[in-house]
Amino acid sequence: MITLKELAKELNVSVSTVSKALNDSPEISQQTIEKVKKLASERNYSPNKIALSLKNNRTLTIGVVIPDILNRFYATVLNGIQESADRHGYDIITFSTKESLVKEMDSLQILSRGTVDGIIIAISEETINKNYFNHLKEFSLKNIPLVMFDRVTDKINCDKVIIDDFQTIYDEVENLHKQGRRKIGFISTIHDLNVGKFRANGFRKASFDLYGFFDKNLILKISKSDDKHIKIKNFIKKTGVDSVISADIICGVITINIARSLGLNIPRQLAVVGFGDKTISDYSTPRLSVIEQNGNQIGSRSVDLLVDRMNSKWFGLNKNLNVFSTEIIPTNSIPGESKDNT
Amino acid sequence: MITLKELAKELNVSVSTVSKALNDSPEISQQTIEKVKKLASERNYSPNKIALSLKNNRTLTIGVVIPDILNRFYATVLNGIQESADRHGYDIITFSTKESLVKEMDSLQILSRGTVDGIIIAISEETINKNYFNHLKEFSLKNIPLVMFDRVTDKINCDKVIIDDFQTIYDEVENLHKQGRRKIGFISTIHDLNVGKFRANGFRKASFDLYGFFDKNLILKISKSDDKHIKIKNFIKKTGVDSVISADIICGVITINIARSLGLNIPRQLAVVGFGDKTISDYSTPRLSVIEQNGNQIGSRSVDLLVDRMNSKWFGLNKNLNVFSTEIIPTNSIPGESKDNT
DNA sequence: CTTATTTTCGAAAACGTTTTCGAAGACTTT
DNA sequence: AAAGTCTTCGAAAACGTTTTCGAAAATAAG
Repeated sequence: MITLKELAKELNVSVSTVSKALNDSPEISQQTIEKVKKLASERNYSPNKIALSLKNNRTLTIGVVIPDILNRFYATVLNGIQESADRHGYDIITFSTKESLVKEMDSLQILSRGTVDGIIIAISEETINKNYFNHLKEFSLKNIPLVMFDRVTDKINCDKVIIDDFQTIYDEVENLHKQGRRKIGFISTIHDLNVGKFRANGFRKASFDLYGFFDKNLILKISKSDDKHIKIKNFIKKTGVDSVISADIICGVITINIARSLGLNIPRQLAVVGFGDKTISDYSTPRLSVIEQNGNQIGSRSVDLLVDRMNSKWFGLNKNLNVFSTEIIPTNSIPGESKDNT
Repeated sequence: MITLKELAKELNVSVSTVSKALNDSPEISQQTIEKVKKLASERNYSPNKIALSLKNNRTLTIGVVIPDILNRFYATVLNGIQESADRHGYDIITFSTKESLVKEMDSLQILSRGTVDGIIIAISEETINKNYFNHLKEFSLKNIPLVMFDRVTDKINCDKVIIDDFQTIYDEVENLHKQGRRKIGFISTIHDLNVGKFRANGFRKASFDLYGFFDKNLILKISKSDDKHIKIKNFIKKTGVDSVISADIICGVITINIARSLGLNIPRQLAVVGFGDKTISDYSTPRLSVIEQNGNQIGSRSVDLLVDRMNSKWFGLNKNLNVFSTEIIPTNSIPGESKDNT
């Protein structure tokens, strides 16, 4: 790494002169400016980011903490974060907590050591289950801007970006009903999490509003240890559903495959809708119809909110720093071939 | 952020005393050490990482540049990198180039500004196609350790981590042959890339060695713009293959689905093997048999090599800095139900 | 009680920047 | 020619650490 000092020495001028010349300061004569710039570009000089960070108390870096980078939804959000951060001139440093509270605390501890200007986080499953948020509260105290997405909690006051899980499922039930479906099933794999509960509630409420009652047998809960194939097969056979909404996309695809091996015509005898990422729909024949979460947009908006917050912190803009917003990103219905398209 | 200076002021001692006390220096009396540590833990002090980086000329951060974070293989590698970096006490800062040369150059430019101690990279498709590597050569010059994985090139001298694409496919063809398959097809989606070519070559060579000739109709090339479903359907019907090796996993799953809709029994009438990530195999019924690339291990070994290299740079260990190693990570055969398990 | 040794701490430099302020030299203006 | 104004640059401080070295104070040895 070539430094200002080395350039200065070679040119027989002071470090400050070099710095000013490179920044086109009017204090420096045009002649020396050119001389300095010439050597700088020859030597491929670019300012040391660490030194700048220290000086400015700004790192131009965002910390990102997600539960699992192998989960396609979070990978998509991360992708959106990357793109938006890039546009705003920020780098990102990422942590994947593997759904562990301890890893989450460790990651935040590292991030609180001055390496980032702000943090975007979706909290881990364990964190939610243990209802422990002290490690997050410290950030509010330390005045480091924080944005939560997807997995959020009321216990922390900060900007949030979520989707309306309840309403989305509610709407989809209504939609299937309009298409003539009368026995709608719901497959849940993340019933421990808030988002899972919201989705299930949307399903319950919609069933109740449409039919006046709710048959709890129409909800299939699948745990991590379960054999999805077997449980889904039994579910279809036992309940005789004419349509299924899957709270995650994998089970949606599996449902299609199993239904077909049971000799059911899709979508005529069984309509299937999955919740998640559209690219996965390619994996099934016919292609799965999906409700897309728009992970990219969630990530991108999170960055926007964070940058806003950081800017008002640094440049003391208009904003009231104690008022936080919760942004709801709409879901998209991506037509496939596993349900009627209306 | 609480600093040494603030602690010092509050305790009426010098900054150096505080620093030494926190580091258990023998220069400081036990009494003051305790006093300092007490206040430090009360105030939740932890040293500013940026300041340390500047002082030590070490950031304890690794830069990672991958072609596409939405590609599950690279996400898996990234996951392995995360885990290993964590073990070694390094943070990571990630860039996703979207297969673009310009983005790759930008990313490396940022990373060359002193933010990282070393870099792990899989070069983009465009970079390979344009055969342009100057931006990478600069790193060798600047003496920043570099490790390439998966997408590598002879043009750059550095440590590399790859899988043996040629041999893996060769072995699989041989294996299918042993199981009695006589018309083995190959589906390629990334024929522009080296890895894709190696795989196709493995297929060709094996066919030739086994049958004495090679029927090029048995290779199906699919481009991004193609409709995979249609091309695969035609391929199966026209060639009458009794087994298929797919160079990527998506087409493997699709092949299963299509074959079944054509009334073929899997694996009796058609065996299918996919190259890629095992978790995807869940998406098909029967489950796809896969050759796994072990992305996690690739990532983890890349970090190991990089850390080695950095250590010998910093601490001047034994190593000859001009000798680079290329490590080959073995592939795993993950049994599914789409071919005979032997 | 003096001298030598140990214990305990602080001042200063360094990492690479930017910025403030002062100073020297070159011009203008009377 | 004296005084004032610009132009052009350098010294020093600051960001938060760690570390070297020197100094003072406390203890030990004579």
